[in-house]
Amino acid sequence: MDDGYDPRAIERKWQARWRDEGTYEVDNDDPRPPFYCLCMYPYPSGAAHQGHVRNYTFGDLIVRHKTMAGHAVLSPMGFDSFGLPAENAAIKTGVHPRPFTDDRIAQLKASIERLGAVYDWRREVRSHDPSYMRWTQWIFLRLLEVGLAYRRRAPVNWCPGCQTVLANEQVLADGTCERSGDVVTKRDLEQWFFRITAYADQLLDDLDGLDWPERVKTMQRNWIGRSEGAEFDLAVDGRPEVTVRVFTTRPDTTFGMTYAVLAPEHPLVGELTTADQAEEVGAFVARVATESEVERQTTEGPVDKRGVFTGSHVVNPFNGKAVPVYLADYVLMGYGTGAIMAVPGEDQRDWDFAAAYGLPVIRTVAPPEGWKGEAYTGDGPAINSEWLDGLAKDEAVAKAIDWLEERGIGRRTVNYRLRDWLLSRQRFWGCPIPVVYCPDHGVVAVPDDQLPVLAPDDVEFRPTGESPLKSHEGFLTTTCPTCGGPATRETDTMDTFVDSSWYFLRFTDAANDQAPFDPAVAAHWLPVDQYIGGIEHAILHLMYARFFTKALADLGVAPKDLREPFARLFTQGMIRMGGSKMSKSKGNLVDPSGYFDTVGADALRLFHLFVGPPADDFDWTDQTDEIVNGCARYLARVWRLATGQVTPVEGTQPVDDLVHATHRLIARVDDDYERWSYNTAVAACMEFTNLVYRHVQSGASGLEVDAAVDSLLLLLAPMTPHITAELWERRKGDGALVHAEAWPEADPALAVVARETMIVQVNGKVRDRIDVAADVGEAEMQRLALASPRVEAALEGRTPARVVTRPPNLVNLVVTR
RNA sequence: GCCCGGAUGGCGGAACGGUAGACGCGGAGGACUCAAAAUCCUUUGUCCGAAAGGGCGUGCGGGUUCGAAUCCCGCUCCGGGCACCA
Repeated sequence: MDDGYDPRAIERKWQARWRDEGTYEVDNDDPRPPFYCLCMYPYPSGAAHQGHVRNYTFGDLIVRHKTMAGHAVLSPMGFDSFGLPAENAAIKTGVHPRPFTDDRIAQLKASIERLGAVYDWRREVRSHDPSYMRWTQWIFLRLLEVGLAYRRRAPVNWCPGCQTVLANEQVLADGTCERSGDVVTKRDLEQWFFRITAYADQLLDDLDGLDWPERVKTMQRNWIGRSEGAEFDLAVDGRPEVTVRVFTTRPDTTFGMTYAVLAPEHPLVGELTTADQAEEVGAFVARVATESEVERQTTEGPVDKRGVFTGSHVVNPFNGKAVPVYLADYVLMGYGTGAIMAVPGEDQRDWDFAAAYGLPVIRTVAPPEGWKGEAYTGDGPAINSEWLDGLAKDEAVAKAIDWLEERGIGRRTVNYRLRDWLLSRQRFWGCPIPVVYCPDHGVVAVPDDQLPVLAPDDVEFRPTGESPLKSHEGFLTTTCPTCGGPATRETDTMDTFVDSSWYFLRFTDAANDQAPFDPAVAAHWLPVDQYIGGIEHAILHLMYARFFTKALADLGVAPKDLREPFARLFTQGMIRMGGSKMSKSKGNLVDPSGYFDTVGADALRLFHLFVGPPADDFDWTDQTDEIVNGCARYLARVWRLATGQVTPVEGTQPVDDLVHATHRLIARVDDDYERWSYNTAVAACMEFTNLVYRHVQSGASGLEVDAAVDSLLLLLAPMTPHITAELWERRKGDGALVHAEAWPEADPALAVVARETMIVQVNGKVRDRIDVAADVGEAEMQRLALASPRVEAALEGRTPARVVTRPPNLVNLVVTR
């Protein structure tokens, strides 16, 4: 066949045209209604992999569809170009991270273009570009001014493999580094933090208004971990001037306190340890200090090794009774007050500890009849609690807190699991933190007009645990902006999540050199109407970006009423191979370029849309290539149909309602696009293609066929842009652009069907199928049903006791058995 | 341990409480061809049956309903998140 489908040629042609003509560039004053569609900007790890292909296929579909539907669609792309791999490569090969990164960006960009995904490249941002770094640093300084960035000495997570500290969010539940897998240890270091905890309540409450996957919202809620309760003081027995403050979510159970526990690191440990217990306590504290997080957090092993008696007692303010004070490693200094009252009757950990140390148990909530468990944490009437007796849990909690507040012993309080965001990194390939240290003036911000602070290129890359900047005299030594005296620069750089916490704002106004972006312009586009990315960012990136948006809005940098950056979020499923996520580090990537060279980008895109629900994970197997080939075969079929190369087949009957079928297809694809059901949208198009194909095989041609094929091409245009653009141009003449056409509209009057299949059931079992008019009445349906010989046989002479009729598809005859 | 998902042919997957298995892959048979590829046609859950037709079928056990893959209760297995958070 001379005029076959040649994906490589047409894909090259159209990609060049979209690029050269700036087809998807959009200006900020575009009068069409704005729509901001964004895929999470990638870390440039080289050429695109199938995860990128999947992500950008979904994004590009939306960009093209919304454009055809009449929107001005903002579709930007950039690169999250700071990060460890480039620096690790530098240590290994000596190549500076910048050319290494630029080279990988070029590769990734080229494969994104070969996919046919279109962006307004004028707005491209790169985290490591000085014009972007300048504003990242500027934003840091604004946060510093209002105290949302601060520096303190803190026990931090140290990864020996990465030779840097990590944020809590980067340490996995088993105590290992999410990147290197090394066991993370604790170190006491001066570090920079963002006060994300100041926004804990807002970050929690505003989740409710977001059109996000429920599981992502749940993950964030769990991460923030809000718990309400009370703090109060326990006076040390015999020394009323010394008090221990405890936090509890169950102040209603205080009458059941039989001991109290401090974290081993608690500042009062020395104060409370009596002489005769000093040796034992000292040994315990020393042992816990040398334990890694993993060892400490394990729930394995004997409980009786996990605590020690201090020798002191504290007084329960509710009943005046003294109880012993223990240290235990299961109480954490970093949560609440680092000290607890222990109520074994209503807390299983306390129960276990009490059992191991021979401490008494007093139940203060009556467990249900027949309760066989140990600690009972449920609701029930209070017992053994004097003036709380008989109250339900909520009432007792409220009354207990009131009691504490009235006496000035304690107060109602809220605790969060969320910690402040540790942002400093002892690495080179990141955005420098723009402060200097002056012997006289302490921490001094680098003035705005001296930004960006850039790292020098002539550094040595060595895995020393400190930034290479620390050993670069030229960078390190500077003068104090305040007094002009000698000073040293901060050599730590920022976590790369800082870069990605505001890039979506920069896209709206990427060339601005007076401000990170104009708030009015940002207000025009934001919040992002559709954000698309991987589930792996459910906590880290999405929480940080929300925090930045709120903080910047409060600072007046971002629009004041912009409380959330991403109105609608879609998290695509992972692509797995052999049971694990496809990734470069696992070495199980399937390179898309081979597909671009053979079946073409359109077929690969169609495959990703067709293979299953976008939110579900997908297993790449030996059979996967067959499905990709099937998609290529389908496109070749569309090609033949649209170029008049369908061979007539003797005896094929024409289809009689092509117009109706067309409108039904439009309605269906619309619905499927709306609910992210692309796999069924593709299936509907395939089904329709088969219908039109059969029609043409019968020898039919003419306006009806042309209209059907045109509609099909319009509906496929967002999914497979190259082939549809080429076919449209061939059918409509030079200059005709399918993606400039209006999105087709389904006419409800034409989407109806004339005939329907009525099913007849006897006792819910299908016994016959009868072709009926779509507007058939109930009486007629019942007449037809009873007239059916098959139904008659199934009734076996019985008369239906009841008839359920659902026009026009169902009659159910119910007979008693 | 707690909280979310999920389980449907040989495979990926469809199915507002109303025809289970759309669409595709793979398989079988056929047309075209010297032959192959490509293309086109037919067929394809399973069991009984020559056929007509019928039985059985959505992880397991119950329930609600005229009617359940779908809703409810109780399990099993798989995936994910959180996990000494007081």
